[in-house]
Amino acid sequence: MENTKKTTIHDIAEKLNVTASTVSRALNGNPRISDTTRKAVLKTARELNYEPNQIASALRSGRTQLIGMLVPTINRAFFSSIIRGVEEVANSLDYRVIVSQSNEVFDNEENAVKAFLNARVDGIIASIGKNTQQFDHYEQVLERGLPLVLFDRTTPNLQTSQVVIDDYQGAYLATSHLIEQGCTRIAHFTTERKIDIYKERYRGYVNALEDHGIERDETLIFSGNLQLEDGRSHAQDLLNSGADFDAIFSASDYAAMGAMQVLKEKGLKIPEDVALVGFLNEPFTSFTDPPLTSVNQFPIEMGHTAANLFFNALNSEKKEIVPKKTVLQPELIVRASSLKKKS
Amino acid sequence: MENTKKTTIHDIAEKLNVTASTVSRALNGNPRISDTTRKAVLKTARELNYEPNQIASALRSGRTQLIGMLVPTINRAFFSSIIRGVEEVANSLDYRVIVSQSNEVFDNEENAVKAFLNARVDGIIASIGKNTQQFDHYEQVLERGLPLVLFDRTTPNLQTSQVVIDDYQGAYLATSHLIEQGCTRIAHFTTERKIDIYKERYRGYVNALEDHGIERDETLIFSGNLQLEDGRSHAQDLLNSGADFDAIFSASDYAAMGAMQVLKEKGLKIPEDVALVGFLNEPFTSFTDPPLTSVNQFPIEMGHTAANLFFNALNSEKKEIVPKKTVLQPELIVRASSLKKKS
DNA sequence: ATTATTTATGCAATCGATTGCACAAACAAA
DNA sequence: TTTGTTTGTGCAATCGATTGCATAAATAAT
Repeated sequence: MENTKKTTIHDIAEKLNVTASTVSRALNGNPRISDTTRKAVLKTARELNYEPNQIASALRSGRTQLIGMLVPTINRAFFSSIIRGVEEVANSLDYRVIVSQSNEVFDNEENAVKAFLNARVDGIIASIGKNTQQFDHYEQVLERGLPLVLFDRTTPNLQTSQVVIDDYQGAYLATSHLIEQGCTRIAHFTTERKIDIYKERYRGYVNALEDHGIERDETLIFSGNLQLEDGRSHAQDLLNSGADFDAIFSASDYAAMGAMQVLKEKGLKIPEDVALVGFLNEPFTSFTDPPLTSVNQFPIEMGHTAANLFFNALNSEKKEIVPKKTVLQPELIVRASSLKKKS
Repeated sequence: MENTKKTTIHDIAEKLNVTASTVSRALNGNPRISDTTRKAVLKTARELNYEPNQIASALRSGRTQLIGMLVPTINRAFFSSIIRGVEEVANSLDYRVIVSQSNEVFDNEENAVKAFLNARVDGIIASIGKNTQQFDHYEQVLERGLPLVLFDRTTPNLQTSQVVIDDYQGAYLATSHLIEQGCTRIAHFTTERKIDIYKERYRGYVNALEDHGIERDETLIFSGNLQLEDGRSHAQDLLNSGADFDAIFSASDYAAMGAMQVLKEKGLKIPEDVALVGFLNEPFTSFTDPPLTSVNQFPIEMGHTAANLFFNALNSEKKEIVPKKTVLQPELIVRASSLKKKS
């Protein structure tokens, strides 16, 4: 402990001949403290370079001003932007954000939540792992009366606030846009995964077709992991099958990108021969050639919303935690990859 | 407090008719505790579902197991990957990472560091803001005897460990590669900013030219903010100037991308007419057409290294904190944008 | 058998701030 | 003047775990 001895409320108290209680109250704006005393305390605190020890405060008050934030992968634009959004709101309210990543591994997810609880966070904001089927660790959070907000990857199994974007609407917009551009044979890349968001995108695709009187063709629907390679192989399969198609709506930008590569390699023109739309508005979409039309999910705003829901829950009477589900509206970002009609 | 009452070491102690001290020691593997007692404690702890209260522990021991991590921008691939790297090491050692972003604003940086100190983090890993000229807030960290590790954006003004990549070497590799591809009139996009990393890249560029007997031409050097738009306008200027050039080495991928757009718009072929190399290996570089050659800085590994330096400092005798500077070697990722010679 | 040493545990203070309850002083009401 | 309120502080317990020092019991050394 060769650190310069930190000043505590006791030092301030001693100097002013009052007790630590008084100092504590003065610093916290308790109305029972006289103006004179309050000012003296604040002045002395400044003079002594006092900095509150949040750990001591946390132990006694039970509030750490920490939010545990769990994401599958920190270094993916979508998630890092959400973290950014949460951090912005949290910081402005003097809360700090602890981040952990699950890497889609259930054990990691469970451990992270436990670690958060041990660190005595005031609550958790999380996106559920792809393979998570069991939610005991989250139940524990709720049982302790802590706010829990789920974003993007949510589950109906937990009675808690969540924020998602309207994947159905995003897919509907994307598909409708392609139809408006004159496409009628629209392929779709999706995944088998049992995650709602992909089901919703699929539903939006199908409904848009139906609403425009276009029959769904199962041979145009491909299921995989939605990575670049999947997009490439789906495109290959499409071409090999000899199927008639004039557009692809991919539930992921990466798969769309894979398709773009293959199509270009085969000498096909985008969007003239095949129009392309992706999903997520990854940063790279504006840099492809042609730039890729995609669906923006406003991740930073999603982070803001998640944080707001969190603080709502935190400040509400514990008795009546009314789980609130917020659905954000996505936006179709139209770029050259889907613009057949030059307007 | 309707939360299920958490079990404490006192509950365990009571049940076993020992004291809390014994329980604490047993849980912490203190050798002065008998095997019998230790086992009984561990068993009871499990039965009662005991979870240590890290806040209480932190208050007493002075160790919070928290690392404060400060980055300019969370949602940029380079930084989020570094966060990821740090998080991986930290988590494996049972430490948690609190992230804050400065957005390159000095006040934010200062406040974040103060907030970290108030939260009593065990140390800080940070990248300095572009405009930061004053380092008092970091000095405070060192004065308190806390480990401070700087990464990427560092400063010689602080006596502390740092990890950077060899920007000089990266630029040297990039420029040499262009020369090997037969380029002799290589433009360079850089910035006026007083940050070492860009100076180093500039130096690498110049030295590579010299070493290959190519004279530097000031009319081929452009300075700006290295964003997409800067790249575009530099490229425009290059073309308008009528200067003779057959390659561009940009100190940033974004500016390189801007140049690629403009060059393609003007009907120039890449790499045949102009070869292009960027810097940072942004995720989008593999998706451009042609894919952009760039310099990989291994951000995740940089995160690992930063974390390792951090724990070294944390575990070393406070007396002898030997600041250590680690220089990582970058790698040139050769893609089509610079491959004139098809090998 | 006596003393010295080791082993295992307890005692009580401590980390620094918060907070319910008590209470003196000052002021208002009767 | 007496009683009732309000105002401003103090007292002391508390949050839960850690740790230096003391000590009883068990074992080893003489």
